[in-house]
Amino acid sequence: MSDTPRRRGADRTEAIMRTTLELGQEIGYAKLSIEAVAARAGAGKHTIYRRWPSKGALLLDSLLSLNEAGLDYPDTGDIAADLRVQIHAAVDLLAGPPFGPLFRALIGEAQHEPQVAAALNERFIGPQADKTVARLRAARDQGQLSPQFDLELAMAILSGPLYFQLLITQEPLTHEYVDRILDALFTGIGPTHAS
Amino acid sequence: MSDTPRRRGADRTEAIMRTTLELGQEIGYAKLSIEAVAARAGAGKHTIYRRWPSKGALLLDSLLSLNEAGLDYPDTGDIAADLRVQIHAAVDLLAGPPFGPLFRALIGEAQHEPQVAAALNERFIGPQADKTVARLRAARDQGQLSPQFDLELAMAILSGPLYFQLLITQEPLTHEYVDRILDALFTGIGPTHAS
Amino acid sequence: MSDTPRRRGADRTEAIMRTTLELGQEIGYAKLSIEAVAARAGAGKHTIYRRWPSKGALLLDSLLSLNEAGLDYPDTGDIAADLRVQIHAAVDLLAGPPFGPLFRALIGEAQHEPQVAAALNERFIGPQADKTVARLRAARDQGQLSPQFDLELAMAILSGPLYFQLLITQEPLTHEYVDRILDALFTGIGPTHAS
Amino acid sequence: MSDTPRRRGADRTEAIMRTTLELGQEIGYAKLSIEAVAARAGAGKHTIYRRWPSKGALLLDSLLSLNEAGLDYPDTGDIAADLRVQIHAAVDLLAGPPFGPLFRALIGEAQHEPQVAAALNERFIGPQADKTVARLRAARDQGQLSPQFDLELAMAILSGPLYFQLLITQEPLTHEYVDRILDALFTGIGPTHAS
DNA sequence: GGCTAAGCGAGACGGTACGTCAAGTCTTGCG
DNA sequence: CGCAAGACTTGACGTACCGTCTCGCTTAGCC
Repeated sequence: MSDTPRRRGADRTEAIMRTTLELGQEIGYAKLSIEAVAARAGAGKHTIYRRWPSKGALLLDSLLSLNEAGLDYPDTGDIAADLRVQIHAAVDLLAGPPFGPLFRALIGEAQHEPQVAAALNERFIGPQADKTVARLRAARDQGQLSPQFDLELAMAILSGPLYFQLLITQEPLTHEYVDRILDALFTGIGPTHAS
Repeated sequence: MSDTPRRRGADRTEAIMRTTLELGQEIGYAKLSIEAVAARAGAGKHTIYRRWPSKGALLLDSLLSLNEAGLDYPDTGDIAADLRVQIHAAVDLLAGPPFGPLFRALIGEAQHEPQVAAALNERFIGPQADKTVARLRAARDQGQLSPQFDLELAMAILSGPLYFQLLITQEPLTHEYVDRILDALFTGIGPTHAS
Repeated sequence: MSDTPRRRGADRTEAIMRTTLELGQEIGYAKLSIEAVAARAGAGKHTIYRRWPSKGALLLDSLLSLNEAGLDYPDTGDIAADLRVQIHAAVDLLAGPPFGPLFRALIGEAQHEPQVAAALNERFIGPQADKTVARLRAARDQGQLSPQFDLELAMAILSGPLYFQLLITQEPLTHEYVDRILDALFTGIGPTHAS
Repeated sequence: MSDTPRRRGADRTEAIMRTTLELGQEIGYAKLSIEAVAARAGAGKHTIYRRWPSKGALLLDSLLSLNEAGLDYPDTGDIAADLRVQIHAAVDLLAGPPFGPLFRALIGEAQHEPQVAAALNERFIGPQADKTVARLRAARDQGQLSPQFDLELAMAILSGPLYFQLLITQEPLTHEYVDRILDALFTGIGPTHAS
């Protein structure tokens, strides 16, 4: 019933993550400081440090709070179409604002913070890989994929080119690009054996 | 007449880059400071700022000075074998010390410094891609590759999985892993058409 | 039935003051924090703030609890001897541990906390001055002191040199020093009139 | 020729001390922070820490810069009159703004910073004591003082009561008070021997 | 003897300042 | 005149306490 209630726990956590995303979008992750997040969120610095051990950890949580549901896989029975739909959705998330730029920054951070790298894999990459593998396994059992196809490599082969475009060449990551990659992968590099 | 003569120009440039690599290996790129490089190299900070606009630019130059020759492509006539050899060499460079850790850090830096990203593409990724495409084109003309194979995508498809392993999952990048990826790519994901 | 029963009122007050003295001795008053006292005493910070408005007030109470009886004046009929005895006792208290260092710190605190200064005068300096003046008045009435002797100044003249030694020069405050001061004061600075 | 020249060394030192005195007067020493001095002086914190190891050391230098000449002793041949004049001057300095409040704070600081105490004695108390003793010695040689008078105690006996009033009772330190003290000291406490 | 009100420990919270570090700019004086 | 040396302002770091606050638990005191 107070006019300016001193809120606790989850309230503060949420406000800090929201502010992190706001500031991150406005000034870019590189210039983002915990000091500035605290000031903008009306929080004490200690309140942030109590929750997150590093800027990377804060960003990771903030970012994942944007995608709590995760990316779900459709299963229409046509693996090629389903993969296309799912990867289109992934690309829309990864490449677009606000997720995209901050996600790239987070991967940058993961290069010198092993804990961020581990958490990123465990909480984002891993679950997505699991779903991908599960869907591909079903397709393989139905004969839509080559029986020899190595499911462990699926994530690297399917996602690698996207991350290459996102992180290295930094050219636009479009649906059309995804489609070309998928076509090439389904066909294979070598000449078709049957002729 | 001094015992440590005040050297100029290229001497200073080289000494600073060498020190950057040394310090980068010792304390990690994240903790690398221009201040520390200057102190260790016996150089004034101004001498560094006169040559490089940012830490990323300094690291890029320092790193590329390790691989001035670039990675050359063999051409034995067998594209599958040549690719394998070449990518093994690339992986040996990228994943091993001292290049690996600093290279990963550089890609991290490229996520928030567009100039570093541009220079990285222009001076390292691009040339490698050109060589790869040239070798693949020759192979395609000889019928060793599918005529439909999209050469523009070659670098993303071949390198993407490696960078995914290097940057995202951060698991060891071995020859055996490369071989499995290449096998899968040559075969293609879909079931073989001949049946 | 608890092994560490949650005690109330005076128990807590006493425990907090005892802890204050302990910690003050161990780490020095300057580094003493209410946070640390609370933690060591197993008390909540609020329990301390409920009783004392400031660190100075807490220290004052803690310190005076060491000397609840006060310093009593002997009256043997010989004022010079009685003064000597009494000031020796005062010096033993003021200069020795644990009282001395904390007492000095308290006077330091009194320089920027008027409430501490007032309380210090009211509860420690004042009563001692009253006793001193009363004893001196008796001596004056008995002709042992000059009739012109200004009793109001007695405390300043007798104690001033001691506090000077304690607070300013910070050299040892010994019985021998006190004796020399008393001798000089009884004699006076000027040349003796009788000659 | 620049409009806002970046000044060095002594300029910065002087500006910081001046700001320290200003801020100290405005908000009081207890609330004085190095952060605030730096901000007000337009100086970096490091520039302050480079020069002074602590707040006390900064205040000491700042304060002594107000009284670089020191308090000089007159010598008219009449020691009682000269002492009176000199102590009046000392009291005017010690008790009045801006010196007084900051000087009290400095003595407070000296209670838990031995280095401040040492510097205070060496640079302020000591020189004043030396002058006092020299003047008193001359007077003693001329027969104006008791030959037995212990010159080593002079400073404590003469100044002690003033510091007692300044630091402990914190009542006004007036010329009239000084005069009463001096009268009492010259006379001595005991009854006059001539009777 | 059960109920309520207060005291209490614990510690989260918004703040302020600490003392350190490095960034990037500048000045000085050597060679 | 390029350089090393390093002083300078700026800004962020991560830590320590401040004094206020909320949270449940315990304990007294009053019905």
